[in-house]
Amino acid sequence: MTTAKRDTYTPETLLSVAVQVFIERGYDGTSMEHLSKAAGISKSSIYHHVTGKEELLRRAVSRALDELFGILDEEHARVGSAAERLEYVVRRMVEVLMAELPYVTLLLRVRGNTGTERWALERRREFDHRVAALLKDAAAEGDVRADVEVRLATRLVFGMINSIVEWYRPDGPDGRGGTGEREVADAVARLVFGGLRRAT
Amino acid sequence: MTTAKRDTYTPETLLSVAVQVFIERGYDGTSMEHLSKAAGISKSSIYHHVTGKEELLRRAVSRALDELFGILDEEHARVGSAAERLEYVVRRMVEVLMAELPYVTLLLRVRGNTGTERWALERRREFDHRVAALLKDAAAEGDVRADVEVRLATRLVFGMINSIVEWYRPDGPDGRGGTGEREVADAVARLVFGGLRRAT
DNA sequence: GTCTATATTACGATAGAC
DNA sequence: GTCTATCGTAATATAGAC
Repeated sequence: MTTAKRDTYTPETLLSVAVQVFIERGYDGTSMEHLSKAAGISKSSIYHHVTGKEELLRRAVSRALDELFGILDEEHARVGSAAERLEYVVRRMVEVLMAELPYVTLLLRVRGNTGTERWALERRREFDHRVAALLKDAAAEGDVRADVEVRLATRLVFGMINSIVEWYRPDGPDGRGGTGEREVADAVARLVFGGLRRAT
Repeated sequence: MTTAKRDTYTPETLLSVAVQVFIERGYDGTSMEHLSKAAGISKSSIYHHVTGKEELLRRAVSRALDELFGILDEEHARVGSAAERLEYVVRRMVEVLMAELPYVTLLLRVRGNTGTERWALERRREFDHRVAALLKDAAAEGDVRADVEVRLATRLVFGMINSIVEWYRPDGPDGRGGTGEREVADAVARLVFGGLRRAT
């Protein structure tokens, strides 16, 4: 059970509370009653800030998607060899995932019952395709093994990266940062590109 | 929308219909009304076979857990070097996941709102620890890279394997098998142990 | 084994006072 | 901006006929 937060709410601050509850109980498993208890205000007060449950979901997944697509616009994702750009994007995905953990978590759990959810799924697919294109180029340039299909490899790599939301929890309330952030990014990069086997 | 199935139901056959709907709409997003429509019988008829929604979930995740734990009892998972046993377990996990796709999918999406869900999460953790121990032994025997923490590596490898449920769909209704089954298992084994980088 | 009908509770959302 | 009270709907589950 998430506890209250006090002070007056804005759609933004309310969102951070709602997202936590969505993650704990699942979006469908969360009622407006749950949200009101967690926020410490009544149900009707929530409707003063947002039009309903779905708007909270839309705001959350939009934020995650904006951050992810932003990666592809960064300089290091646009210049250099495809393999270098791919490694940069993989590392940045891990960073964004950890920095925007609750929002990305919610994005990755969306199933498709409502219009907002279907829209989110479509944008996710678009992002996946952009990264798959990068991996395809890296394969064409000979920097990636040819015995695993590009589409399949992309899916598996995404699977590894995205699974971080299942267990990563940032450090306590000591301000910024978080212990394993760099460690996790390094581990993912090592496993994705070098695998488990001991370097020879 | 899943369609009906006809003929008289048993708890077992009803389960296969229910699990499909749970996967499409999410467990919390599925009502008894949804289930009755998909099964082609009334709500009350469902209660004749099972005590309620949660029993269907329990039966589904039990099946998945039994199959997964069964892997650890197989001979190849108990004899040989830790690295060999680990590779065998990884391959078998992929196979079980694809063979029992709907049940494992449901297991991996469980969140923890009900007693059944919390029980399933606990058993999953137990299985994870068993595999982590295998990886730890492989590291001790020097067959696995030492620059990524065992616990972290286990989580990431599980993430890659488990993510298969997000996209894998077996072949059409041409009886047994399914095209990519072997291909997927090979790809996972290659990426997990060798990584993306081109073999030198 | 399956149905229709219904009890009971919980849900999302609104009305209107302060 | 927040509240209490409440509307209409949809949820889980049961009763009892066939």
